[in-house]
Amino acid sequence: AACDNRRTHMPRSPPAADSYQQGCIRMTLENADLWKSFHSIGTEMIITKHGRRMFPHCSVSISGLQPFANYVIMMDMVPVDSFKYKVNAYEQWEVAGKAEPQPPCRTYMHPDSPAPGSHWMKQSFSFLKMKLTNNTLDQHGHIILHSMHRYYPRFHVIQADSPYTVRWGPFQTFSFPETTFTAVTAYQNPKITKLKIDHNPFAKGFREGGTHAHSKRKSLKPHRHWCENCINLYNVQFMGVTWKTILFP
DNA sequence: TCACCTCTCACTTTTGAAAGGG
DNA sequence: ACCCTTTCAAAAGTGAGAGGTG
Repeated sequence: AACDNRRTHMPRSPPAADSYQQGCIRMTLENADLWKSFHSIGTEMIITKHGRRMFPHCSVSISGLQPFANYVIMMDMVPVDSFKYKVNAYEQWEVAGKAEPQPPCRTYMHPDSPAPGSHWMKQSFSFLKMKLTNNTLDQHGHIILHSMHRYYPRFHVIQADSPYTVRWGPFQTFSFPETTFTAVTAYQNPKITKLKIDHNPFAKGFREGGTHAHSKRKSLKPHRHWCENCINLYNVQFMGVTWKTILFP
């Protein structure tokens, strides 16, 4: 009962690869207190057509790797359950039916991958640049989710020299209960909005003043949605490899 | 009608190339 | 030539809310 959520540890070994089983790899969620603040209210993550970063973002530290072996570290999103949700008249979340069919599964590879164990263990690392989208036709390699559905991030540590050989590498998987969230296209709970504005520096422009003027609309600058970090991943998918199927049956 | 979703806004932070110094 | 620091403009990231959609 007194377990430490920051060190939730759910290792899995690949089938028939027990001989490759490594020592105790441990992953720790770095900004767990912030995550818990959100979790206690009911974390919501904005998803948009063009992709939105998470806030809080996932930042972890790791130990127990072999210093000179190379590792690829990846992240994906797992549905919490098979329901979709809505906010009722009392401003509470409730089940609103069965989940939509799962969108195409995407995996985000940490941009440092592959790197030796010593690199990963040197200091914590984040998945800041990963983006979430509700666009099932997304061409940028963002992680595709359904709005009003619940998910949690999952991290995979794979011993591999290249993104193209992760299929054969031993791997372990980690997740953290306090990182569960509901995907939304607009915040539903004002408390979540306030927490985000208080902690996310990019929201500062909306924090002070109230100078927000909708009357003077300028033409929108063209957005550049280019995620270099996803290129490797995208190429891998292009070559016919479905990460979900091969790595995590 | 209604519940979500999309677009656009103003402002802040981040990024990264160029310049400067040692 | 090389490395590090500083500068600074451009790019990117934010939540709100009007309007759109089915």
